[in-house]
Amino acid sequence: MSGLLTISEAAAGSGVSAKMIRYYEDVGLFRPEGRSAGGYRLFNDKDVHALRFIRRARDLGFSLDEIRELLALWRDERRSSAEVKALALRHVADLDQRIRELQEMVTTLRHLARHCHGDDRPDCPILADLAEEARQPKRTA
Amino acid sequence: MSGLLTISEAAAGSGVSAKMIRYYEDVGLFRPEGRSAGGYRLFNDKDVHALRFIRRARDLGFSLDEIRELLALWRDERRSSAEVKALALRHVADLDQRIRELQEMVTTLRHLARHCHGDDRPDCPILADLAEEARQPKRTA
DNA sequence: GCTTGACCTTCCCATAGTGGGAAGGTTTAT
DNA sequence: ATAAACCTTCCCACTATGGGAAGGTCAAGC
Repeated sequence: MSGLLTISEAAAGSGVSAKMIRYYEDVGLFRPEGRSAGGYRLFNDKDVHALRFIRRARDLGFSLDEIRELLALWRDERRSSAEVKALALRHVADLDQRIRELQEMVTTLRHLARHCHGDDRPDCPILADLAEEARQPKRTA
Repeated sequence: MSGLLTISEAAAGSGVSAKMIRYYEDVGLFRPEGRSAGGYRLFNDKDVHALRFIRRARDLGFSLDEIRELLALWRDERRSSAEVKALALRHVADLDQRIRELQEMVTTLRHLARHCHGDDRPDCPILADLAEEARQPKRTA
């Protein structure tokens, strides 16, 4: 026992499930220290650190592809902070876009719901909107 | 030709791809009018109308399960608008939750990026945050 | 009526990220 | 040595969508 951890210990120490640790290895995000004679994965502190990094990046909404880039930058002593910043801001732009789309849905739905009686009667502007016959596909002419 | 449409015509008329029309039928969202002698799906106006309904509901972010419920309510003459409204507001709450999560990510990332030089130097608070050693898992004690 | 090209069918694969579970091997403590 | 706890790989599922292959159908022209 030279300070090496099993997968469940690495999971507990990183907040990443054992299932996901194996998956991240599969897709090449990182490679654990080694294996025991019997084939068990063995993790050192650096591995757990990388897993926490991945976990945190996932929490911030980065995709695994983006995390691959972030890890490469992290490991590259000669990176420029400009690269990292650009990556982060690109991601922020994506998030903003997604937020705007969701907000538009919310706005529409709240508007429709506000005009719905919400009682025993069947008439409902929400269904009426969904079923609307005369929805022209954005007339450009 | 008694006003029945082929799948590509139904697709063009509803904004739903032929691929998705088949899938929606598979998962039981709707059932097209019938089939030709040779097995081609044939759609009537009601079918296309239902497809537009589904399309619109997807645009508003409803899952296919939710759409299944919406379609059932739509078809039920004795529905209560209260049910529809509740379904819609539940969905709005989900969207709001998702929006809040995304906004939190954006806030954190913007804050980190603001403090990143974004030049040739490698030092970067974004990576520093991701790599942070001392991230305690929300101390409850 | 036959050919041909456009269209349709079903079936499988892939995506992204996560989890469930089975069958079987390893480790460790008793 | 045995048993319990743990690990391995492999397959399946989810959501919603698209790509593509192999093969059958339809309609138009001749």
